[in-house]
Amino acid sequence: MEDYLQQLDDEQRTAVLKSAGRSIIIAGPGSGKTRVITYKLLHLLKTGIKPSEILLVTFTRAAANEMIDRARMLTGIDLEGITAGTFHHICNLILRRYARKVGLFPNFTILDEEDSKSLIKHVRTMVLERTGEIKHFPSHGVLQKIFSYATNTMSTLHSALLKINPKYIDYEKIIEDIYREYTIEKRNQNCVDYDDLLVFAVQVLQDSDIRLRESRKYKWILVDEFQDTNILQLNLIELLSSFHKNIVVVADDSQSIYSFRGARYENVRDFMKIDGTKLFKIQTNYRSVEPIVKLINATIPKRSVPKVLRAVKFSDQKPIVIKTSDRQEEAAYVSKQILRLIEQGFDPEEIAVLYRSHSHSLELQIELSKQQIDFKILSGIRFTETAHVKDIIAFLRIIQNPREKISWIRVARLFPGIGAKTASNLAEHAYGAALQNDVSSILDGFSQKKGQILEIKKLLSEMQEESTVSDKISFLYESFYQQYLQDNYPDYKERQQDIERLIEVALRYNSLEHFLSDLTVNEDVQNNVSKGQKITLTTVHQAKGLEWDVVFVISVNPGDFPSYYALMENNIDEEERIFYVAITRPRKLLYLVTQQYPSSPYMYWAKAVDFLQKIPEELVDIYDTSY
DNA sequence: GTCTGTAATCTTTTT
DNA sequence: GATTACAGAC
Repeated sequence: MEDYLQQLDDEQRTAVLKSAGRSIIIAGPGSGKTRVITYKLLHLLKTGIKPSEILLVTFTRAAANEMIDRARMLTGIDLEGITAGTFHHICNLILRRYARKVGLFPNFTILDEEDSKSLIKHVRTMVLERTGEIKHFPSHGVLQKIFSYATNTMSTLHSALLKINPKYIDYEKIIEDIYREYTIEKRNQNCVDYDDLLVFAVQVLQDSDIRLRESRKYKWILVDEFQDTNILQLNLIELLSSFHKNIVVVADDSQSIYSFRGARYENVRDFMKIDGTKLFKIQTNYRSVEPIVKLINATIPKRSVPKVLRAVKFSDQKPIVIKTSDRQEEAAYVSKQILRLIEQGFDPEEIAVLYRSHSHSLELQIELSKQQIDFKILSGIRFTETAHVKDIIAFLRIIQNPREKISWIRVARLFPGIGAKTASNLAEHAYGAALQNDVSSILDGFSQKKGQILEIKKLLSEMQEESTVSDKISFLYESFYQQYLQDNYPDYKERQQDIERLIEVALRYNSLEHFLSDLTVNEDVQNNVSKGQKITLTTVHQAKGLEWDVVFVISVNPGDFPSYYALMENNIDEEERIFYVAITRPRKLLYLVTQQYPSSPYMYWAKAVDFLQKIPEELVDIYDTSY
């Protein structure tokens, strides 16, 4: 037995050594999933596989980096050359190589959710102008959900419409029109949205020559968090593994929490069913103490593969249920308790507060600030989603792909005197001129608002002259945007710091295309370097795969968690899995906090589904602090 | 056409 | 309780 595998238990070691061909590892929470993948990587390298022959698909970029770093530490082998990242990242890489196969130019840009929403809004307005005013027609936000769901589930617009909101079924024809036009617009503007990345990558791989070339590269494919893949992603890994047929996926079906974006935990079952698939199970829970594991076992979601977790860590402390009155009191209790824990010697970095929705954390944020407890928020608005960073990106996107109207509009509107109308005219002009002209002369011949146009033109052409991405941004910042921030935002100082950080990040890149796609598809770039000892606030979704000594789950009351929508649509199964993910995060202490009189008016009729009422009383300690 | 203040309109989870 | 749509002033 290789001694570097000594650190694994029997189940883990078997999974590392014997998984080959088509394999699935069913892993309970806290059973060392990451460890198994890391050791699998290590084992492959030890047996002579080159990093460039491995494809590692993870749920976030950070997860991939972590595994690679650990494998490097354990082996001393540099993993330079490995292909690793999220599905979107990998699809982007493939699509850059074969863009023309699907009618794109290789310099295509990627729309984030907000961009794609505004493009849908634009198309929606145009189509509705033709058909005349329609009352209660779905908003652009709803349309986007419908389109996205249809794409990610590879189903018809009709069934997506039924799923998202059946009351719009009468408008099916017009919605189809908008969808068609939206697709055409994207194509014309040489840009793709998040869903297109997956769709087009799969489309490209239908070509047998390309499929052979691409799938030959990857002797081994490893996929983490397989329970959260959708049908497109399943297709993609099937195509990429079609030559060597070594594909190892790791899954916990009880933790599938992304069905809203098409994830189907049935992928796990379907994958297992195919002949010759090897199945491994690792069920020991190394993370949580026994009283927590007992609660976990009692809370296994319905409709998952039956499992019983074994605990190895012991403790006298049961999970604690706290009944508070409302959000205010909940916040007060939680921050007081956190202070107490820190006094007792708990490391703030090892304390986290989890919630179903961002909005549930507002009162707590205020309370924590009052008590001077430092905290960091994992979810919420991302760095690249802030207005000021998006402004800078818009300039860069114009240089990268001048056909894209959304960025032209965004840039134009930064200048006083230019509103929606002029900006839209300008974008149309730019779109028409972009094919024949260089960026600097695209605006020639546009006659409105001469002064501002001249300034835009000058900025763009000088940015183009600068050779590195970082210099391009620096130039824009110093000659225009720094002043703009000062004139328009009271909190301009923080925003300026963000841009300065962006300039630093850009130093690592020598290609504009690379920089832009990493910003939209590779969220690791954005993770702010947090200094000092801070507790963590995050949604349960973002907490997936993470662990802390102490975890508070707040607002565990009907209407908040389970969410109001889930109760409306009677979609409790997924909420159960989200709750399951939440209670499986702590190592030592779990607090479940609920409100007796929540502000949400829904709790009164929704009382029927209360997670806390389903918990056997002897498994927890209950305290009532409400008035 | 643009800008600003007020009324109406929803409220989830994310690459 | 924040975002968006709209109306009216410039």
